Amino acid sequence: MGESSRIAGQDSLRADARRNRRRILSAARVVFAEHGIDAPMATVARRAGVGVATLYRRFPTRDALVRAAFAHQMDTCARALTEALADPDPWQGFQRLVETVCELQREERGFPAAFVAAFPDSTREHARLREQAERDFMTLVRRAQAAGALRADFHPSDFAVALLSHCGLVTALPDDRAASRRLVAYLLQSFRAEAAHGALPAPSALPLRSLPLAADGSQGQRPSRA
Amino acid sequence: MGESSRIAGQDSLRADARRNRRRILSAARVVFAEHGIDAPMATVARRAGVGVATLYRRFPTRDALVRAAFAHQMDTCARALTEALADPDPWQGFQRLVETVCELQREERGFPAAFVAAFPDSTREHARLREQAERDFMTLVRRAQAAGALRADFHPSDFAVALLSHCGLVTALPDDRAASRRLVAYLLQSFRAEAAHGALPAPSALPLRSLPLAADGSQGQRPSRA
DNA sequence: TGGCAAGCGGACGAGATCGTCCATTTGACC
DNA sequence: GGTCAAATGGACGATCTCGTCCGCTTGCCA
Repeated sequence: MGESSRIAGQDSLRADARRNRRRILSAARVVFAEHGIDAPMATVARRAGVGVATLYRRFPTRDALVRAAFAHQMDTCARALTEALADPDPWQGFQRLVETVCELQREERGFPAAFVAAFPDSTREHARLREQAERDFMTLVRRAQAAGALRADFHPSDFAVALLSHCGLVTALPDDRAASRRLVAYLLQSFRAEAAHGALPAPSALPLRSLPLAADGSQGQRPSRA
Repeated sequence: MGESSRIAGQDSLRADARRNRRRILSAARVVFAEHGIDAPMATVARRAGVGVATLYRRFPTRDALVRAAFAHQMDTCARALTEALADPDPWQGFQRLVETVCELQREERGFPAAFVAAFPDSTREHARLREQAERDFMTLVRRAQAAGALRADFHPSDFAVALLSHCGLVTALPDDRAASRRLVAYLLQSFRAEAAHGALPAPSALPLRSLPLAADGSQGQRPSRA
């Protein structure tokens, strides 16, 4: 990504350290899925077969661990937006975008909690990516509306409303895939132009920035001994 | 309610104890709203101006406190169902029911967390009430469908899906009333018969029993020294 | 193969929360 | 006013989690 200023990526780690790092991430996904995102760090360490110190050295904060553990999922979300924009049928693209993100929330235990967790925008570069993602999404919405498929009174924040409410549902019912699919189907139907009957209440002012729709590339690494 | 077997309701408390009990409940609502349902018990006690021992004597577990603190809201939910059933227009009743419960979730901070919290069905009487509530709701659904207002493929579990997803939304965005109203509007539109376009995925098998739609009357009281 | 810096893990002190115990206070009733 | 059980509140020990410190180990490179 042309970001050569980052110091000491995981490539420069010693072989055993790199192995442990992968173990930790794998363990974190399992533990976070099982006990929630607030599970004790020591549990993750034990599961990974490493000491707590090793865990803390690699991921100084819980946030860093969570980000790194679900980085792949976050990237999938970001990629889904790019793919949606590339779809010649904008409604198809929109629909696939919603379905992809929701499927990820549904299938990847622990990811929903990470999805709603507030991560500070660490880098200016990342903030830029988020703004770009927001613009991309607005373009997608405008196209789908112009095509007469997405209802005219759909507001970009409705996307956040859909994802956050779905997130809440799968958090409450982690095993109920039918419920999740059902909600997604209802929401997508209600977003279609022909579903518009009467006026909706005013849209939310919620910015989309908080959603993980931009690849962030942060891996929880940090130079040793600042 | 013809339930004379319960021992020592709050009426038999000494005057100071009754006063403290009210203070605790009031403090609990404030603290739970502010810091979530997992706020330290000591915080509630301090806010109420009582010692922790007093709090624990009245409400031996956190669940008991939560139940009692939001008993009024739970009852409002239960009453909403009764009123919905009494409405001559079943769709109107259904719509009002959804809106009432969601408004409660939206406006009463801390209630959403209590809404999804799992409380054991302590009494057989209460289990009976829940089953009755479930039957009532199914009657409402059937009537609204027969009237041609509610879509034929609406499944009772979709009600739980709606409430739980809305609950998740207001938990994620406690201050964003517009988002909450927007979701409710979308969901209600998609439940209308004329919104049905194409088949929905299979409904969830989730029982409605877990939702607080039956008045439970439990007040967190218990006879001292079993 | 030997040196050494990177890496490791367990112990540990700090801080938070839980739920109980008990000496003291206070309201209700005579 | 006097009696006494109900009620009170703060102290306390137990438990849990955090994040760091430090002596030992090990992979890497010459």
